[in-house]
Amino acid sequence: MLTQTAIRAVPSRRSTVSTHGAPPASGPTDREAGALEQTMRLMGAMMSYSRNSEIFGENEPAEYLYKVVTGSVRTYKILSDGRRQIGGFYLPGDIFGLEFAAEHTFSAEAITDAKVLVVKRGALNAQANGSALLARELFTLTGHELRRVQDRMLLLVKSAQERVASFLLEMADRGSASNAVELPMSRQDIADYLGLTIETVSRTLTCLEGTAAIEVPTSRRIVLRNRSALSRLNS
Amino acid sequence: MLTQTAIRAVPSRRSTVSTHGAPPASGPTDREAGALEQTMRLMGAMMSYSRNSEIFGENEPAEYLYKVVTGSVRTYKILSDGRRQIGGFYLPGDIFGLEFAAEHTFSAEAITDAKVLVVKRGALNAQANGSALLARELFTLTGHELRRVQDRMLLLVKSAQERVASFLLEMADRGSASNAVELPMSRQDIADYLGLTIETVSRTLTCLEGTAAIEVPTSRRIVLRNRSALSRLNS
DNA sequence: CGACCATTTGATATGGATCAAGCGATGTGG
DNA sequence: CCACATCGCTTGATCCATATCAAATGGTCG
Repeated sequence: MLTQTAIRAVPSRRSTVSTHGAPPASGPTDREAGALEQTMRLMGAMMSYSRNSEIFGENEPAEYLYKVVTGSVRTYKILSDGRRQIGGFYLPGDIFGLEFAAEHTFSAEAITDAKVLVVKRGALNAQANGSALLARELFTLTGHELRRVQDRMLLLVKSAQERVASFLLEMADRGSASNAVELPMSRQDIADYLGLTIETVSRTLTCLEGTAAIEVPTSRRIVLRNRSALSRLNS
Repeated sequence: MLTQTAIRAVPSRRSTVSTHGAPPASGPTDREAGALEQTMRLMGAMMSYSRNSEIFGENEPAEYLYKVVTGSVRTYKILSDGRRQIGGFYLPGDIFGLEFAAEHTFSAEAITDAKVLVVKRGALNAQANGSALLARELFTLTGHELRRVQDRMLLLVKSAQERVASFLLEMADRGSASNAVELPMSRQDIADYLGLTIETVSRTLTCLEGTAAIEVPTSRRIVLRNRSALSRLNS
Protein backbone atom coordinates (compact mmCIF):
# COMPACT_ATOMS: atom_id res chain seq x y z
CA MET A 1 0.00 0.00 0.00
CA LEU A 2 3.02 2.28 0.03
CA THR A 3 4.11 4.81 -2.59
CA GLN A 4 1.28 5.75 -4.77
CA THR A 5 3.35 8.73 -5.70
CA ALA A 6 7.01 9.12 -5.14
CA ILE A 7 8.10 12.54 -4.00
CA ARG A 8 9.10 14.35 -7.10
CA ALA A 9 12.08 16.61 -6.78
CA VAL A 10 11.19 20.17 -7.62
CA PRO A 11 13.76 22.24 -9.43
CA SER A 12 12.85 25.71 -8.39
CA ARG A 13 13.90 28.87 -10.07
CA ARG A 14 13.39 31.80 -7.77
CA SER A 15 10.26 33.86 -7.44
CA THR A 16 10.05 37.57 -8.05
CA VAL A 17 8.52 40.28 -5.93
CA SER A 18 7.06 43.45 -7.34
CA THR A 19 5.39 45.44 -4.62
CA HIS A 20 3.22 48.38 -5.56
CA GLY A 21 1.28 50.75 -3.41
CA ALA A 22 -1.01 51.71 -6.25
CA PRO A 23 -3.44 49.12 -7.51
CA PRO A 24 -2.49 47.89 -10.97
CA ALA A 25 -4.96 46.88 -13.62
CA SER A 26 -5.55 43.63 -11.82
CA GLY A 27 -6.61 41.47 -14.72
CA PRO A 28 -9.61 39.17 -14.94
CA THR A 29 -10.32 39.12 -11.24
CA ASP A 30 -12.64 42.04 -10.73
CA ARG A 31 -15.96 40.25 -10.59
CA GLU A 32 -17.45 41.90 -7.52
CA ALA A 33 -14.60 43.90 -6.04
CA GLY A 34 -15.71 43.32 -2.45
CA ALA A 35 -14.03 44.67 0.64
CA LEU A 36 -11.53 41.84 0.57
CA GLU A 37 -10.68 42.45 -3.05
CA GLN A 38 -10.06 46.13 -2.37
CA THR A 39 -8.02 45.53 0.72
CA MET A 40 -5.85 43.02 -1.05
CA ARG A 41 -5.26 45.33 -3.95
CA LEU A 42 -4.38 48.17 -1.66
CA MET A 43 -2.25 46.40 0.87
CA GLY A 44 -1.09 43.39 -1.07
CA ALA A 45 2.11 42.70 -2.91
CA MET A 46 2.15 41.05 -6.29
CA MET A 47 4.43 38.05 -6.43
CA SER A 48 5.51 36.00 -9.40
CA TYR A 49 6.21 32.32 -9.08
CA SER A 50 7.64 30.14 -11.76
CA ARG A 51 6.24 26.73 -12.60
CA ASN A 52 6.68 24.24 -9.76
CA SER A 53 8.18 26.72 -7.36
CA GLU A 54 7.04 26.69 -3.76
CA ILE A 55 4.78 29.45 -2.49
CA PHE A 56 4.70 28.27 1.08
CA GLY A 57 5.51 25.07 2.90
CA GLU A 58 3.61 22.94 5.32
CA ASN A 59 4.40 23.90 8.91
CA GLU A 60 5.65 27.31 7.97
CA PRO A 61 3.96 30.06 9.95
CA ALA A 62 0.81 31.12 8.11
CA GLU A 63 1.47 34.83 7.83
CA TYR A 64 -0.20 35.65 4.55
CA LEU A 65 -3.34 35.23 2.57
CA TYR A 66 -2.99 34.66 -1.16
CA LYS A 67 -5.08 35.35 -4.22
CA VAL A 68 -4.33 33.93 -7.63
CA VAL A 69 -4.17 36.62 -10.29
CA THR A 70 -2.88 34.60 -13.22
CA GLY A 71 -1.76 31.01 -13.55
CA SER A 72 -2.73 28.23 -11.21
CA VAL A 73 -1.71 26.86 -7.86
CA ARG A 74 -1.97 23.56 -6.00
CA THR A 75 -1.89 22.95 -2.28
CA TYR A 76 -0.71 19.57 -1.10
CA LYS A 77 0.54 17.47 1.73
CA ILE A 78 3.07 14.66 1.65
CA LEU A 79 1.80 11.74 3.68
CA SER A 80 4.11 9.69 5.83
CA ASP A 81 4.17 6.92 3.26
CA GLY A 82 5.44 9.29 0.58
CA ARG A 83 2.16 9.71 -1.24
CA ARG A 84 1.08 13.22 -2.05
CA GLN A 85 -2.46 14.38 -1.43
CA ILE A 86 -3.51 17.51 -3.23
CA GLY A 87 -5.74 19.72 -1.14
CA GLY A 88 -7.03 21.90 -3.91
CA PHE A 89 -6.41 23.61 -7.21
CA TYR A 90 -6.66 27.38 -7.30
CA LEU A 91 -7.37 29.34 -10.43
CA PRO A 92 -7.35 33.09 -11.12
CA GLY A 93 -9.62 34.82 -8.62
CA ASP A 94 -9.36 32.04 -6.06
CA ILE A 95 -8.04 32.65 -2.60
CA PHE A 96 -5.79 30.20 -0.80
CA GLY A 97 -3.67 30.00 2.30
CA LEU A 98 -6.69 30.44 4.56
CA GLU A 99 -5.56 28.95 7.86
CA PHE A 100 -6.71 28.93 11.44
CA ALA A 101 -3.79 27.39 13.12
CA ALA A 102 -0.60 29.40 13.33
CA GLU A 103 1.00 27.16 10.75
CA HIS A 104 0.06 26.01 7.28
CA THR A 105 -1.55 22.61 7.03
CA PHE A 106 -0.62 22.26 3.39
CA SER A 107 2.17 23.35 1.14
CA ALA A 108 1.47 25.41 -1.96
CA GLU A 109 3.17 25.41 -5.35
CA ALA A 110 2.65 27.15 -8.64
CA ILE A 111 1.37 24.66 -11.21
CA THR A 112 2.13 27.02 -14.05
CA ASP A 113 3.99 30.32 -13.89
CA ALA A 114 1.71 32.38 -11.71
CA LYS A 115 1.12 35.85 -10.35
CA VAL A 116 -0.25 35.92 -6.85
CA LEU A 117 -1.48 38.80 -4.73
CA VAL A 118 -0.19 38.41 -1.19
CA VAL A 119 -1.41 40.20 1.89
CA LYS A 120 -0.27 39.98 5.49
CA ARG A 121 -2.78 38.21 7.65
CA GLY A 122 -2.13 40.61 10.47
CA ALA A 123 -2.90 43.61 8.31
CA LEU A 124 -6.04 41.94 7.08
CA ASN A 125 -7.26 41.15 10.57
CA ALA A 126 -6.57 44.71 11.63
CA GLN A 127 -8.71 45.94 8.76
CA ALA A 128 -11.40 43.41 9.54
CA ASN A 129 -11.70 44.79 13.05
CA GLY A 130 -12.81 48.07 11.55
CA SER A 131 -14.84 46.71 8.68
CA ALA A 132 -17.69 44.37 9.47
CA LEU A 133 -18.03 43.94 5.73
CA LEU A 134 -14.53 42.59 5.39
CA ALA A 135 -14.95 40.38 8.43
CA ARG A 136 -18.12 38.94 6.99
CA GLU A 137 -16.43 38.33 3.69
CA LEU A 138 -13.63 36.39 5.34
CA PHE A 139 -16.22 34.38 7.21
CA THR A 140 -18.13 33.59 4.05
CA LEU A 141 -14.94 32.64 2.33
CA THR A 142 -14.18 30.14 5.05
CA GLY A 143 -17.66 28.75 4.71
CA HIS A 144 -17.13 28.23 0.99
CA GLU A 145 -13.84 26.52 1.65
CA LEU A 146 -15.55 24.25 4.16
CA ARG A 147 -18.17 23.34 1.64
CA ARG A 148 -15.56 22.65 -0.97
CA VAL A 149 -13.70 20.28 1.31
CA GLN A 150 -16.92 18.53 2.31
CA ASP A 151 -17.64 17.91 -1.34
CA ARG A 152 -14.15 16.52 -1.78
CA MET A 153 -14.75 14.22 1.13
CA LEU A 154 -17.86 12.87 -0.54
CA LEU A 155 -15.93 12.46 -3.77
CA LEU A 156 -13.28 10.33 -2.18
CA VAL A 157 -15.65 7.50 -1.34
CA LYS A 158 -16.90 7.16 -4.89
CA SER A 159 -15.68 5.07 -7.81
CA ALA A 160 -12.89 6.14 -10.13
CA GLN A 161 -15.35 7.04 -12.88
CA GLU A 162 -17.40 9.18 -10.55
CA ARG A 163 -14.33 10.95 -9.25
CA VAL A 164 -12.97 11.76 -12.65
CA ALA A 165 -16.37 12.83 -13.96
CA SER A 166 -16.89 15.10 -10.97
CA PHE A 167 -13.46 16.56 -11.43
CA LEU A 168 -14.13 17.42 -15.05
CA LEU A 169 -17.47 18.99 -14.24
CA GLU A 170 -15.89 20.99 -11.43
CA MET A 171 -13.14 22.29 -13.65
CA ALA A 172 -15.60 23.14 -16.39
CA ASP A 173 -17.79 25.07 -13.96
CA ARG A 174 -14.91 27.00 -12.53
CA GLY A 175 -12.73 27.86 -15.44
CA SER A 176 -14.14 27.93 -18.89
CA ALA A 177 -17.38 29.35 -20.09
CA SER A 178 -17.78 26.71 -22.75
CA ASN A 179 -17.49 22.96 -22.60
CA ALA A 180 -13.80 22.98 -23.35
CA VAL A 181 -11.60 22.57 -20.31
CA GLU A 182 -7.98 23.60 -20.41
CA LEU A 183 -6.21 21.69 -17.68
CA PRO A 184 -3.21 23.43 -16.18
CA MET A 185 -2.26 20.37 -14.14
CA SER A 186 -0.67 17.07 -15.03
CA ARG A 187 -2.28 13.65 -14.80
CA GLN A 188 -0.23 13.08 -11.69
CA ASP A 189 -1.74 16.17 -10.10
CA ILE A 190 -5.23 14.99 -10.97
CA ALA A 191 -4.49 11.54 -9.60
CA ASP A 192 -3.20 12.94 -6.32
CA TYR A 193 -6.23 15.21 -6.12
CA LEU A 194 -8.69 12.38 -6.61
CA GLY A 195 -6.86 9.77 -4.58
CA LEU A 196 -6.25 7.58 -7.62
CA THR A 197 -3.20 6.57 -9.61
CA ILE A 198 -2.15 8.23 -12.80
CA GLU A 199 -2.87 5.02 -14.70
CA THR A 200 -6.42 4.85 -13.43
CA VAL A 201 -7.05 8.48 -14.33
CA SER A 202 -5.72 7.91 -17.79
CA ARG A 203 -7.72 4.74 -18.33
CA THR A 204 -10.88 6.37 -17.03
CA LEU A 205 -10.49 9.27 -19.43
CA THR A 206 -9.99 6.84 -22.30
CA CYS A 207 -13.10 5.03 -21.22
CA LEU A 208 -15.17 8.22 -21.02
CA GLU A 209 -13.91 9.08 -24.46
CA GLY A 210 -15.09 5.67 -25.63
CA THR A 211 -18.58 6.48 -24.31
CA ALA A 212 -18.49 9.75 -26.22
CA ALA A 213 -18.99 11.59 -22.94
CA ILE A 214 -15.83 13.58 -23.58
CA GLU A 215 -13.22 14.30 -26.20
CA VAL A 216 -9.51 14.57 -25.46
CA PRO A 217 -7.94 16.42 -28.40
CA THR A 218 -4.71 16.92 -26.48
CA SER A 219 -3.85 15.56 -23.07
CA ARG A 220 -4.29 18.96 -21.44
CA ARG A 221 -7.48 19.86 -23.23
CA ILE A 222 -10.76 18.09 -22.63
CA VAL A 223 -14.11 18.79 -24.23
CA LEU A 224 -17.28 17.79 -22.45
CA ARG A 225 -19.57 16.24 -25.02
CA ASN A 226 -22.26 14.87 -22.76
CA ARG A 227 -22.54 16.69 -19.49
CA SER A 228 -25.59 14.79 -18.33
CA ALA A 229 -23.84 11.46 -18.77
CA LEU A 230 -21.04 12.81 -16.62
CA SER A 231 -23.43 14.09 -13.97
CA ARG A 232 -25.19 10.77 -13.92
CA LEU A 233 -21.94 9.02 -13.06
CA ASN A 234 -21.41 11.62 -10.46
CA SER A 235 -23.49 11.22 -7.28
CA MET B 1 -19.91 -0.52 -6.70
CA LEU B 2 -23.44 0.25 -5.61
CA THR B 3 -24.98 -0.20 -2.19
CA GLN B 4 -22.36 -0.21 0.40
CA THR B 5 -25.13 0.56 2.82
CA ALA B 6 -28.80 0.17 2.22
CA ILE B 7 -30.95 2.95 3.55
CA ARG B 8 -32.07 1.85 6.93
CA ALA B 9 -35.57 2.82 7.88
CA VAL B 10 -35.65 4.93 10.98
CA PRO B 11 -38.50 4.36 13.39
CA SER B 12 -38.76 7.65 15.13
CA ARG B 13 -40.49 8.32 18.37
CA ARG B 14 -41.06 12.01 18.74
CA SER B 15 -38.71 14.50 20.26
CA THR B 16 -39.49 16.63 23.28
CA VAL B 17 -39.01 20.32 23.77
CA SER B 18 -38.32 21.88 27.13
CA THR B 19 -37.58 25.55 26.75
CA HIS B 20 -36.23 27.49 29.68
CA GLY B 21 -35.32 31.11 29.94
CA ALA B 22 -33.10 30.50 32.95
CA PRO B 23 -29.91 28.56 32.40
CA PRO B 24 -30.07 25.11 33.95
CA ALA B 25 -27.09 23.38 35.49
CA SER B 26 -25.83 22.55 32.03
CA GLY B 27 -23.92 19.40 32.78
CA PRO B 28 -20.41 18.52 31.74
CA THR B 29 -20.11 21.20 29.08
CA ASP B 30 -18.76 24.14 30.98
CA ARG B 31 -15.11 23.97 30.05
CA GLU B 32 -14.51 27.58 29.12
CA ALA B 33 -17.96 29.15 29.05
CA GLY B 34 -17.14 31.46 26.15
CA ALA B 35 -19.45 34.03 24.65
CA LEU B 36 -21.05 31.40 22.48
CA GLU B 37 -21.63 29.11 25.42
CA GLN B 38 -23.30 31.90 27.36
CA THR B 39 -25.42 33.02 24.47
CA MET B 40 -26.62 29.52 23.79
CA ARG B 41 -27.49 28.96 27.41
CA LEU B 42 -29.35 32.21 27.55
CA MET B 43 -31.18 32.14 24.29
CA GLY B 44 -31.26 28.47 23.49
CA ALA B 45 -33.91 25.84 23.97
CA MET B 46 -33.12 22.41 25.29
CA MET B 47 -34.45 19.65 23.08
CA SER B 48 -34.58 15.94 23.70
CA TYR B 49 -34.26 13.47 20.88
CA SER B 50 -34.71 9.78 21.15
CA ARG B 51 -32.33 7.28 19.61
CA ASN B 52 -32.35 7.41 15.81
CA SER B 53 -34.73 10.31 15.58
CA GLU B 54 -34.04 13.06 13.11
CA ILE B 55 -32.78 16.41 14.33
CA PHE B 56 -32.78 18.06 10.97
CA GLY B 57 -32.85 16.93 7.38
CA GLU B 58 -30.70 17.65 4.40
CA ASN B 59 -32.11 20.53 2.36
CA GLU B 60 -34.17 21.85 5.22
CA PRO B 61 -33.53 25.53 5.88
CA ALA B 62 -30.62 25.86 8.29
CA GLU B 63 -32.25 28.00 10.95
CA TYR B 64 -30.53 26.77 14.06
CA LEU B 65 -27.20 26.02 15.59
CA TYR B 66 -26.98 22.99 17.85
CA LYS B 67 -24.86 21.93 20.77
CA VAL B 68 -24.82 18.44 22.19
CA VAL B 69 -25.43 18.41 25.93
CA THR B 70 -25.79 14.68 26.52
CA GLY B 71 -25.83 11.72 24.18
CA SER B 72 -24.36 11.70 20.71
CA VAL B 73 -25.30 12.77 17.23
CA ARG B 74 -24.32 11.88 13.68
CA THR B 75 -24.64 13.97 10.56
CA TYR B 76 -24.93 12.17 7.26
CA LYS B 77 -25.84 12.33 3.65
CA ILE B 78 -27.46 9.69 1.49
CA LEU B 79 -25.65 9.43 -1.82
CA SER B 80 -27.51 8.87 -5.04
CA ASP B 81 -26.54 5.22 -5.07
CA GLY B 82 -28.10 4.64 -1.66
CA ARG B 83 -24.90 4.59 0.33
CA ARG B 84 -24.75 6.72 3.41
CA GLN B 85 -21.76 8.90 4.18
CA ILE B 86 -21.46 10.09 7.74
CA GLY B 87 -20.18 13.65 8.00
CA GLY B 88 -19.28 13.57 11.63
CA PHE B 89 -19.98 12.31 15.11
CA TYR B 90 -20.78 14.87 17.77
CA LEU B 91 -20.32 14.25 21.47
CA PRO B 92 -21.34 16.32 24.50
CA GLY B 93 -19.92 19.82 24.14
CA ASP B 94 -19.66 19.61 20.35
CA ILE B 95 -21.45 22.03 18.11
CA PHE B 96 -23.10 20.97 14.89
CA GLY B 97 -25.41 22.38 12.26
CA LEU B 98 -22.87 25.03 11.29
CA GLU B 99 -23.89 25.94 7.75
CA PHE B 100 -23.19 28.68 5.29
CA ALA B 101 -25.73 28.00 2.67
CA ALA B 102 -29.37 28.63 3.52
CA GLU B 103 -30.00 24.90 3.67
CA HIS B 104 -28.38 22.05 5.51
CA THR B 105 -25.87 20.02 3.56
CA PHE B 106 -26.27 17.04 5.84
CA SER B 107 -28.99 15.46 7.88
CA ALA B 108 -28.57 14.94 11.60
CA GLU B 109 -29.82 12.16 13.85
CA ALA B 110 -29.46 11.24 17.48
CA ILE B 111 -27.26 8.16 17.79
CA THR B 112 -28.35 7.61 21.35
CA ASP B 113 -31.05 9.45 23.26
CA ALA B 114 -29.69 12.96 23.36
CA LYS B 115 -30.26 16.40 24.82
CA VAL B 116 -29.35 19.21 22.50
CA LEU B 117 -29.20 22.95 23.07
CA VAL B 118 -30.70 24.73 20.10
CA VAL B 119 -30.36 28.38 19.22
CA LYS B 120 -31.77 30.38 16.32
CA ARG B 121 -29.13 31.34 13.85
CA GLY B 122 -30.71 34.71 13.36
CA ALA B 123 -30.59 35.49 17.06
CA LEU B 124 -27.00 34.37 17.19
CA ASN B 125 -25.98 36.54 14.28
CA ALA B 126 -27.74 39.50 15.83
CA GLN B 127 -25.72 38.98 19.01
CA ALA B 128 -22.55 38.52 17.03
CA ASN B 129 -23.01 41.93 15.46
CA GLY B 130 -22.71 43.44 18.90
CA SER B 131 -20.09 41.13 20.30
CA ALA B 132 -16.81 40.84 18.46
CA LEU B 133 -15.97 38.12 20.93
CA LEU B 134 -18.89 36.00 19.84
CA ALA B 135 -18.19 36.67 16.19
CA ARG B 136 -14.62 35.61 16.62
CA GLU B 137 -15.69 32.47 18.40
CA LEU B 138 -17.99 31.51 15.56
CA PHE B 139 -15.17 32.14 13.15
CA THR B 140 -12.77 29.97 15.12
CA LEU B 141 -15.38 27.27 15.33
CA THR B 142 -15.69 27.22 11.58
CA GLY B 143 -11.96 27.02 11.29
CA HIS B 144 -11.90 23.99 13.56
CA GLU B 145 -14.63 22.37 11.54
CA LEU B 146 -12.65 23.02 8.39
CA ARG B 147 -9.61 21.41 9.89
CA ARG B 148 -11.63 18.44 11.03
CA VAL B 149 -13.00 17.88 7.54
CA GLN B 150 -9.54 18.26 6.01
CA ASP B 151 -8.28 15.56 8.30
CA ARG B 152 -11.16 13.32 7.29
CA MET B 153 -10.29 13.94 3.68
CA LEU B 154 -6.76 12.76 4.31
CA LEU B 155 -8.11 9.74 6.14
CA LEU B 156 -10.23 8.63 3.25
CA VAL B 157 -7.26 7.95 1.00
CA LYS B 158 -5.59 5.64 3.48
CA SER B 159 -5.85 1.90 4.05
CA ALA B 160 -8.57 0.27 6.12
CA GLN B 161 -6.17 -0.32 9.00
CA GLU B 162 -5.08 3.28 9.01
CA ARG B 163 -8.64 4.52 8.92
CA VAL B 164 -9.80 2.37 11.77
CA ALA B 165 -6.73 3.13 13.85
CA SER B 166 -7.19 6.86 13.30
CA PHE B 167 -10.83 6.59 14.21
CA LEU B 168 -10.05 4.88 17.49
CA LEU B 169 -7.38 7.41 18.37
CA GLU B 170 -9.74 10.24 17.51
CA MET B 171 -12.50 8.86 19.67
CA ALA B 172 -10.10 8.23 22.52
CA ASP B 173 -8.81 11.79 22.33
CA ARG B 174 -12.25 13.29 22.26
CA GLY B 175 -14.24 11.28 24.69
CA SER B 176 -12.54 9.38 27.40
CA ALA B 177 -9.73 10.42 29.62
CA SER B 178 -8.35 6.92 29.80
CA ASN B 179 -7.59 4.38 27.12
CA ALA B 180 -11.06 2.88 27.23
CA VAL B 181 -13.35 4.09 24.49
CA GLU B 182 -17.09 3.72 24.84
CA LEU B 183 -18.52 3.82 21.33
CA PRO B 184 -22.04 5.19 21.07
CA MET B 185 -22.29 4.24 17.41
CA SER B 186 -22.77 0.96 15.61
CA ARG B 187 -20.30 -0.77 13.32
CA GLN B 188 -22.43 0.40 10.43
CA ASP B 189 -22.04 4.00 11.57
CA ILE B 190 -18.29 3.58 11.81
CA ALA B 191 -18.16 1.97 8.39
CA ASP B 192 -20.15 4.80 6.82
CA TYR B 193 -17.91 7.30 8.58
CA LEU B 194 -14.72 5.74 7.30
CA GLY B 195 -15.95 4.84 3.84
CA LEU B 196 -15.56 1.12 4.48
CA THR B 197 -17.97 -1.78 4.85
CA ILE B 198 -19.11 -3.10 8.17
CA GLU B 199 -17.31 -6.38 7.46
CA THR B 200 -14.02 -4.64 6.84
CA VAL B 201 -14.35 -2.61 10.03
CA SER B 202 -15.10 -5.73 12.00
CA ARG B 203 -12.24 -7.69 10.48
CA THR B 204 -9.83 -4.83 11.03
CA LEU B 205 -10.77 -4.62 14.69
CA THR B 206 -10.27 -8.35 15.05
CA CYS B 207 -6.91 -7.99 13.40
CA LEU B 208 -5.86 -5.12 15.68
CA GLU B 209 -6.94 -7.24 18.61
CA GLY B 210 -4.73 -10.01 17.29
CA THR B 211 -1.77 -7.63 17.29
CA ALA B 212 -2.57 -6.73 20.89
CA ALA B 213 -2.95 -3.11 19.81
CA ILE B 214 -6.47 -3.05 21.26
CA GLU B 215 -8.89 -5.09 23.32
CA VAL B 216 -12.58 -5.43 22.52
CA PRO B 217 -14.29 -6.61 25.71
CA THR B 218 -17.72 -5.85 24.25
CA SER B 219 -18.50 -4.67 20.76
CA ARG B 220 -19.19 -1.14 21.96
CA ARG B 221 -16.21 -0.89 24.25
CA ILE B 222 -12.65 -0.76 23.01
CA VAL B 223 -9.49 -0.46 25.05
CA LEU B 224 -6.37 0.94 23.48
CA ARG B 225 -3.48 -1.23 24.56
CA ASN B 226 -0.78 0.10 22.32
CA ARG B 227 -1.35 3.64 21.23
CA SER B 228 1.97 4.00 19.47
CA ALA B 229 1.28 0.95 17.33
CA LEU B 230 -2.00 2.57 16.33
CA SER B 231 -0.33 5.89 15.56
CA ARG B 232 2.26 4.14 13.49
CA LEU B 233 -0.44 2.65 11.32
CA ASN B 234 -1.93 6.05 11.12
CA SER B 235 -0.18 8.40 8.70
C1' DC C 1 -37.20 -20.04 25.06
C1' DG C 2 -37.45 -17.91 20.61
C1' DA C 3 -37.26 -13.91 17.50
C1' DC C 4 -34.55 -10.34 16.19
C1' DC C 5 -30.70 -7.55 15.50
C1' DA C 6 -25.77 -6.49 15.55
C1' DT C 7 -21.50 -8.44 14.92
C1' DT C 8 -18.17 -11.70 13.40
C1' DT C 9 -16.28 -15.01 10.29
C1' DG C 10 -15.70 -17.38 5.85
C1' DA C 11 -15.50 -17.78 0.64
C1' DT C 12 -15.28 -15.48 -3.53
C1' DA C 13 -15.30 -11.50 -6.78
C1' DT C 14 -13.59 -7.22 -8.45
C1' DG C 15 -11.94 -2.39 -8.96
C1' DG C 16 -8.07 -0.16 -8.85
C1' DA C 17 -3.00 -0.53 -7.70
C1' DT C 18 1.26 -2.10 -9.24
C1' DC C 19 4.64 -3.51 -12.50
C1' DA C 20 6.16 -3.05 -17.13
C1' DA C 21 6.34 -1.59 -21.68
C1' DG C 22 5.16 1.38 -25.62
C1' DC C 23 4.29 5.90 -27.67
C1' DG C 24 4.16 10.52 -28.92
C1' DA C 25 5.62 15.24 -27.96
C1' DT C 26 9.35 18.39 -26.77
C1' DG C 27 13.86 19.72 -26.44
C1' DT C 28 19.12 19.29 -27.07
C1' DG C 29 23.41 18.67 -29.12
C1' DG C 30 25.86 17.32 -33.05
C1' DC D 1 17.87 19.19 -39.78
C1' DC D 2 18.06 15.03 -37.76
C1' DA D 3 19.41 11.39 -34.18
C1' DC D 4 18.52 10.83 -29.44
C1' DA D 5 17.37 11.47 -24.69
C1' DT D 6 13.58 12.86 -21.77
C1' DC D 7 9.13 13.47 -20.10
C1' DG D 8 4.27 12.92 -19.76
C1' DC D 9 0.81 9.94 -21.06
C1' DT D 10 -1.37 5.64 -22.50
C1' DT D 11 -1.93 0.74 -22.70
C1' DG D 12 -1.34 -4.07 -21.17
C1' DA D 13 -0.77 -7.91 -17.65
C1' DT D 14 -1.07 -9.23 -13.09
C1' DC D 15 -1.87 -8.74 -8.12
C1' DC D 16 -4.11 -7.48 -3.96
C1' DA D 17 -7.12 -4.95 -0.63
C1' DT D 18 -11.52 -4.47 0.09
C1' DA D 19 -16.33 -5.34 -1.44
C1' DT D 20 -19.76 -8.65 -1.84
C1' DC D 21 -22.33 -12.68 -0.77
C1' DA D 22 -23.42 -16.03 2.67
C1' DA D 23 -23.64 -18.14 7.01
C1' DA D 24 -22.63 -18.63 11.94
C1' DT D 25 -22.51 -16.51 16.48
C1' DG D 26 -23.92 -13.80 20.24
C1' DG D 27 -26.48 -10.49 22.76
C1' DT D 28 -31.14 -8.36 23.97
C1' DC D 29 -35.88 -8.19 24.77
C1' DG D 30 -40.47 -9.89 24.89
